[in-house]
Amino acid sequence: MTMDTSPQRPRRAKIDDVAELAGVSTKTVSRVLNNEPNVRAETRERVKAAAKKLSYSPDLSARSLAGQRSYMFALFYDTISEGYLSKFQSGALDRCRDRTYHLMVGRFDVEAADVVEQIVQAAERTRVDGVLLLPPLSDHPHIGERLWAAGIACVLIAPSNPQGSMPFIDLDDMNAARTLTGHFLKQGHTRIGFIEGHTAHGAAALRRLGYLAALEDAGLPIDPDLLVQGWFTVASGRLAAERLLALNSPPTAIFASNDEMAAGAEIVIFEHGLSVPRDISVVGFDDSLLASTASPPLTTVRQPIEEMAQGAVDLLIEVNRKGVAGYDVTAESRRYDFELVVRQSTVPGFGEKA
Amino acid sequence: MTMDTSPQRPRRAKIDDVAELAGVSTKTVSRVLNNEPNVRAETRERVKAAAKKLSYSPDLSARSLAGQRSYMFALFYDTISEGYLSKFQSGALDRCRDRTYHLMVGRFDVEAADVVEQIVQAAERTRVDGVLLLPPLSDHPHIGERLWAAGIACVLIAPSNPQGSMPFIDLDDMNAARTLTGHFLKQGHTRIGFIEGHTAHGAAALRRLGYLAALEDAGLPIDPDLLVQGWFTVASGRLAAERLLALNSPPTAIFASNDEMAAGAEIVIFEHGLSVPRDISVVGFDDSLLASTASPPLTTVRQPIEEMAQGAVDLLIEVNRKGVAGYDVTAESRRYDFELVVRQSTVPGFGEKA
DNA sequence: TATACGATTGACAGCGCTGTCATTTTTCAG
DNA sequence: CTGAAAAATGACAGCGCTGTCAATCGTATA
Repeated sequence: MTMDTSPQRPRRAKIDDVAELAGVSTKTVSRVLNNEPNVRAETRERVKAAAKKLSYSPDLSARSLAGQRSYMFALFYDTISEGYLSKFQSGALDRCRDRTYHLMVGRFDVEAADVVEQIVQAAERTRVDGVLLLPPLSDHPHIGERLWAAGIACVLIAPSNPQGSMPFIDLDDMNAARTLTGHFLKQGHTRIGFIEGHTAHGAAALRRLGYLAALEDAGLPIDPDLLVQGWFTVASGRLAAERLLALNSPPTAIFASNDEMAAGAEIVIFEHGLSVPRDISVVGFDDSLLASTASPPLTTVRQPIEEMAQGAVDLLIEVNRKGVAGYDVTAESRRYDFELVVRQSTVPGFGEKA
Repeated sequence: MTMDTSPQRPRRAKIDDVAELAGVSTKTVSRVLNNEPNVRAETRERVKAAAKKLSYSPDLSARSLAGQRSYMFALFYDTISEGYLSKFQSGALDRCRDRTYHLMVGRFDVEAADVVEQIVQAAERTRVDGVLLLPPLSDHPHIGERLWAAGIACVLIAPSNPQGSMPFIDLDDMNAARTLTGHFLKQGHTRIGFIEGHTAHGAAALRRLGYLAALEDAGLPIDPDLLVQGWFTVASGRLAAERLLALNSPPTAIFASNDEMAAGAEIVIFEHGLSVPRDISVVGFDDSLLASTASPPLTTVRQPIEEMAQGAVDLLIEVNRKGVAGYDVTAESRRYDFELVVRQSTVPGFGEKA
């Protein structure tokens, strides 16, 4: 006489169930699930069918406890723009899904004395297979090192000064700035104001270099009065624009190091009774949401953030595939191309009129 | 004679190491770490000291495999504004850190035929202790149910129509809209235009109700011409504003159901040679980044998104503490207060001048 | 047909913790 | 001071997988 236990939730399928249904050992099921070689094609199919029938999906905790892989990556960040984070995260999740990985997130204070320990510990206790470090964490001199030293793969995203010793993903900020400046030059502008970004931000310096390089390419002199400091905020953009407009010979075009500052500049120009782009052209940088909603919409440069995130995840997967020990860093890093987005804040053919 | 193995990474401390150093069994260490009762104070201290000395932190995979808790929550979403996601995530992470929980994220297509299965499976295989469902996932009729049925706690964030049967966290959208409209009324406005939000968004309907209720409170008639459809985008806000300005008797104030549409309205008003707030006052909703960068900065309503996220995490922790089976839903749900943010797009005392 | 060798498969241990339950120690009434 | 109950602690199994290594199968070669 059998005891029938009270009705309860249908138990989630385990590897043993699949093994039994397929008539093989759990180890063979494991082989199939992990795409290991040396399984007869017929057996492989049988196991796959059984797994599907039971809608089996391996338990991540058990996997990571028993094996080398956790199928989980971590995305760590500190303060970063909402748009950048959400786009990057979205791109990373897309690729993770494709490769059946999962993603955990964490926010850490770069300034904390023990950031490194906090991060390494978080990565170790969760057994993540790799870590994505967003700026400004990617600029920290030790986080990446310590992670690799602990045997955890890690990619620096847009580090200010990429070290050859660690894989990274970034954008060619300098060339983008050079192109944007070139856009002005082609339209005949010769007095181009430049609003610098936050001094602690590596990309800000690169954008400045691109601006200077473009002027040099064109054989134009550099007027120090045309470079004013900003801090990546709308307010700082307004202040900087005020200073540029107050010059004896104000610029006919303004290059702001990001969209926020560009939007601030547009407002100030309007307040001075001038018009963008008729009187003064403006460009931003980043192609944030603000760029398309500003009035007029900003000509800017788009970073392929989602693609960069996907590339970063691919890179982590690749490193894990080869084994965290024997990676060839130099071959892994990648620099992405930007895209010039022309909108109504710059007037095409301005120069031709002259 | 001892063999010295080649130099290698210092091994991460395990519970056995702590037990040995403290001179107790691993089970006692476990008790201390999990704040279980029945450990002598002196023993507790000894264990804590040992753990600290070895900078021990328990392995999450092992924990979740062996015990009931994984110390990991999941934040699942689909399309949602960048600001909402990043603020919510940030708030959730803050609380998770305080309570030594971790957070994984996932993005799912609400429209997919098998969303429910995808989500349940993702939650089961990662053994998360609870799931936070952001809109529009929180509006799906089955996701929450299935999660609870599978024994996984879950909180709906800002669901369009909260079910009594499931814990949720939301904002009193209707009252917020009523307050915002009241702000206009107090300034003496009597013709107030309303730009509606996306019809599929539950909050849009609530905001409309709040607007209508405020007019009724004031004994004002409702003019159907003053209500125009929008879709939560800047472009739709522009279109709606055009229609309002084209009326024989245009409104002296415009209530847009979100900041994007309000910003669009401001641009249109400016293009018509009118001034905000001198000629027409405007309010938005959400207090997004755009609200403070629009020109002029928008009077709007702020949602305490971070706090709501913290509340949601607390709720999950609470449910887990009591056991997922015996929760009292009605006691858990919580409605948060909004905050009126007055900026330069509305003119205080407008009415008094009359 | 017999032998060797690679391809395929399975037995079994164990990853680092916690749940269960037995055992020891302490406490306190009588 | 004794016994019983409560408090404190530990022994041990096992969570669901994968790594190791031994066993078995298939087949090409002599």
